[in-house]
Amino acid sequence: MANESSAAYRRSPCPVACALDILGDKWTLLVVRDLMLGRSRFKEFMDSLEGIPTNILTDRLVRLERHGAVEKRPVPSGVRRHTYHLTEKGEALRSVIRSLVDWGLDYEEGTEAGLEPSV
Amino acid sequence: MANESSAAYRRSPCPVACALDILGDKWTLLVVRDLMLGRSRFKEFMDSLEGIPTNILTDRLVRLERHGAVEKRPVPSGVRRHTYHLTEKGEALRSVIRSLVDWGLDYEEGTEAGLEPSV
DNA sequence: AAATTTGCTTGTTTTTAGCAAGTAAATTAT
DNA sequence: ATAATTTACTTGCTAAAAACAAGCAAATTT
Repeated sequence: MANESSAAYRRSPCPVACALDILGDKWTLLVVRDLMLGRSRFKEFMDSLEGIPTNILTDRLVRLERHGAVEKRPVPSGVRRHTYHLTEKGEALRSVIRSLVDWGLDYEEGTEAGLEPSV
Repeated sequence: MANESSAAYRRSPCPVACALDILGDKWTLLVVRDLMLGRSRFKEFMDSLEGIPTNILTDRLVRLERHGAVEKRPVPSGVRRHTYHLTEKGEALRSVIRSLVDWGLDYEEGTEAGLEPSV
């Protein structure tokens, strides 16, 4: 999967446009949501209800890391596994997620929060 | 351009997932931003710095209308022109846009608010 | 009345998403 | 200890969406 030129491409200096250059798709913010719920392993993201495809998940984790919103930590034992965590920049997205939760709950029927450690 | 089956397709009952089914792409929230800045005509959206393609703009306006976030008003004179406006549901996205503005300003260098009637 | 602008539609190309299968290391079960 | 399973991915293919370009008719401006 090609990246969008790896250098920081930017459509305009608008902070919204810029945020959407990073976050603007169907999956990225769901991965962020999962990270906020304390999930940290590849499999845990996979197991979310929405069923993200593996290659998309890989791509999004790489992109979030590249943009400094996610940190990839190796699991001590020196093995291949790692865990993913939000950086301060990633944590700062909490209010975005919260607004989306509120909007969804208020205007889309049949949605329910049910996200254990409240986002 | 095909629509995603017109019936309310939903990946999961999560309000975030549901919100992203509607808003999760590079352009939709920029159109919402423009509407919040008081822009209401096709040309005005076109003139935004990001340069949205005409067919994408048409599609996003239709989708937002279909989801009840935008209202299309005919201009009195009975002519073909109309203006687009946020409904209450669309207005409720203001906090989402605001969070994105804040995040962009805080973490993406070179972004500037400069959006006249403050979003 | 001619030229330009507005608000689109249509077609084509390019990019991205999504699905399915495969793989090697690590873990668990026997 | 060995086999089966699970985890964490990669690769290849197909389908969908975005992007680009052109065209066009109604409305507005010159």
